Amino acid sequence: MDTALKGAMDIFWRQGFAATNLPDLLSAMGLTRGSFYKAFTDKETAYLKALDYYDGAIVSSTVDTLTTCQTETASDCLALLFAASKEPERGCFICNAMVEMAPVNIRVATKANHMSARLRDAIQARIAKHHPTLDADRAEESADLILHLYFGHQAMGKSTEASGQWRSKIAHILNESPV
Amino acid sequence: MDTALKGAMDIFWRQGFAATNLPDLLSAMGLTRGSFYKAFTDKETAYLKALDYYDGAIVSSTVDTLTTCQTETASDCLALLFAASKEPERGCFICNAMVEMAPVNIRVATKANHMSARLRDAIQARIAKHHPTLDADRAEESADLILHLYFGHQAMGKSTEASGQWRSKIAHILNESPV
DNA sequence: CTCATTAGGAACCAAATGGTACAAAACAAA
DNA sequence: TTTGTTTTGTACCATTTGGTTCCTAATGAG
Repeated sequence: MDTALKGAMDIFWRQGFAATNLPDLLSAMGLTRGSFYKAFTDKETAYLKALDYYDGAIVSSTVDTLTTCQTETASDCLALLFAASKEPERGCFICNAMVEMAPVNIRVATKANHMSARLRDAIQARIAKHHPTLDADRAEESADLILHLYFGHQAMGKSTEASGQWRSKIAHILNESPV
Repeated sequence: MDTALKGAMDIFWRQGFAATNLPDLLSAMGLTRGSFYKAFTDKETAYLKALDYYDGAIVSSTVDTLTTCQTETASDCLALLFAASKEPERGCFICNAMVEMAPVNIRVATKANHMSARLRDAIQARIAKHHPTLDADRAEESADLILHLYFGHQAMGKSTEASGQWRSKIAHILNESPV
């Protein structure tokens, strides 16, 4: 069941909802039609479950990294969000879902917003940790800015090779001294 | 022909490629199958032409605004990129195309990159105009940053109501004094 | 007007779509 | 082993898909 969900996440993440047909989905999940429809009702439900799986696996792991990483500055840590991915053309599932599905499926929008908020909170906490004198509003503003940058980065990374130098850019936004 | 292209742009912009079926597309373009296939070969070609139309209409108009607007600071002008749209759920066609199509269609990727570059150039030129002493590398870096923010903004705007205060955020990035 | 060319529209097509029905098989309880 | 229940695989279904054909209606040149 868990491996089936992981398979669903993988293929929806790569191909999106509309471009993934049932045969694709079934083989990615390792299920046949009978057991798929018994367990997941329909394609849309499987997509929503795949988003939940992404939340529990990928988002949680990212939040964990942002929370626990040992770096000298906030920007050193936050730059990890922009580190080269081994499969940049799949981008970020949250971003993909926001673009393709959120406008026409409120449940997708809700989940995407929830995951976005988790990322923003983790970013903000990391900023606050290194800048304890900064007031919360400013930290939240900066976190929101970096979150927007992150999604822009993920979107553009699907079309072109990613540009670098993110650490110093983030440092500048946070008024940290660039090395 | 022009109005047909505009119709194609509108529906692909709103719905994306895969989620737009032929009946949808034909009625948006005001054509029947016969004349559609005569003029556009197939759905993919129509999509590519719709991207070109977007380039000539929307991107050009945006570039024009960035080039000619009369503002005191660069951030005042660039904040226009983030102004509330009357249909935020359709986002930006470039961003939509990058996310949905670019990884699986190199011609879409090329067009998206070309339009992105036009926007980036216009942003950079606007920055340079207000900061003549800034060296070109720094101006390009800032322009790239703002372009990433723009796409992130467009992606997130499809899922949730846009957050405001962009002028001051851009001002901060450009080291312009926030009012 | 005549004729050639083009554009438009509707019927049609094979293939693919998401989803269901149902029988066989695996499993658990007794 | 027998029974009842759940899971799995497959054949099937109506509908929709993108695309083609072909006939008719305009259109324009002479």
